[in-house]
Amino acid sequence: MADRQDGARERLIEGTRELLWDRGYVGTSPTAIWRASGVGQGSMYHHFQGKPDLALAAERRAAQAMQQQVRESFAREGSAYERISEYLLRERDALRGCPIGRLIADPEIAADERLREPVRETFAVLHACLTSVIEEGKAAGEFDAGIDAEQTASALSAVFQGGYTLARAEASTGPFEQAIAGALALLRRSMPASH
Amino acid sequence: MADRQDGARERLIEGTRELLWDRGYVGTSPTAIWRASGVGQGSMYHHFQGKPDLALAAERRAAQAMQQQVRESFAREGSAYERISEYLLRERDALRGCPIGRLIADPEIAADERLREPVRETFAVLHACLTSVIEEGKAAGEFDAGIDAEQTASALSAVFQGGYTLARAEASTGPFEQAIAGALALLRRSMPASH
DNA sequence: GTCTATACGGCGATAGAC
DNA sequence: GTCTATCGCCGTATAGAC
Repeated sequence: MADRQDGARERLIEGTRELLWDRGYVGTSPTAIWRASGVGQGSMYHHFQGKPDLALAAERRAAQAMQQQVRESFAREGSAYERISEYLLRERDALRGCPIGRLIADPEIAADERLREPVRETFAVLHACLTSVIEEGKAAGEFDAGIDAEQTASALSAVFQGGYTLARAEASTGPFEQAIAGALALLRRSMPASH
Repeated sequence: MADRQDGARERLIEGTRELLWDRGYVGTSPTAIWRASGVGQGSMYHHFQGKPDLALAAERRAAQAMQQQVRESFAREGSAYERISEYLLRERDALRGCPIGRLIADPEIAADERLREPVRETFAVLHACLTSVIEEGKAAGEFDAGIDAEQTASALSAVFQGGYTLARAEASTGPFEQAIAGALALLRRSMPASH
């Protein structure tokens, strides 16, 4: 990857990432970006062509980060259930929302193939990791053979994203934690008593 | 409620509701509202004080509609599981997102007590309905006594909201349907064989 | 109630100097 | 590479006539 040769470019990506996370694409102005990044306007337009270009770079950065976290959690030691719960219970700022999931609420991101791609890819990675760990669990007799790995993976991903929504609506992390706990409790019911 | 005496006011509320649903609060301009509503600008500012006022009226309208749908589904005949699945499988435009859940992604709505309230209230109603139907199911022996009604209700609400996110990311309703199906499948595993 | 006119700041970008 | 100046348009109203 590109080394830290370029301070301004780097700071712009990080600044954009933070703003997109909190305010979304429509809510983020180029002016806010260079101010938040501590960079001059001219400098910003030297490094990036404009707002979509900035957003794409920031999205790719955020997508990389989340995909790495996902892979880390699922690469750990432990039973299938342990790895799943490790990921779901990982420390998070539930009130801030998901840095990736937040983006797709914006129509300008949803409608643009290029801007949507990092989001799509990240959820695909999460879904693939969940599916394969559930399959492993089934093969090991940890989960009932009757559960559908793909469907269950989708349900778990969704609980996760939806948890953020519920938490923000209550202005409390409680609903997020409760939703995760509920999902894990349901999942445990697909485990034979021996586990 | 107020009758259809006031065409302009009514059309403004509906227009705002549509725009908020698709574009969120930051993405919705007063100009877009009066244009979409087929109303003059002066007329709009006669009926409403400004953007927050318009948004609040539209949010309340949307909240009423969703709460009514929720209550309808859970008031039906049928077992607890049937009523839950009736609601979850109800016809929806998954790619458009939830008209209520969409709002809370916006920082200006999340940060404003008044604008957040209709969202909070609506999810509270959904959660209460789910919780009580699960309790009924437990009492009737339909669900295992071991499941926590509140947690499970949170998990189901979250699957729902998260399903929209996943669907938009893929630009397909598939992930939404798969997540719902996965959640219902897990729920069925908390039902004794007799049901 | 509805209309048109006006205002001021911010958005998103370009130009050209240094 | 970075800076300042400038641009045209839009967002979010307010004012006052009809």
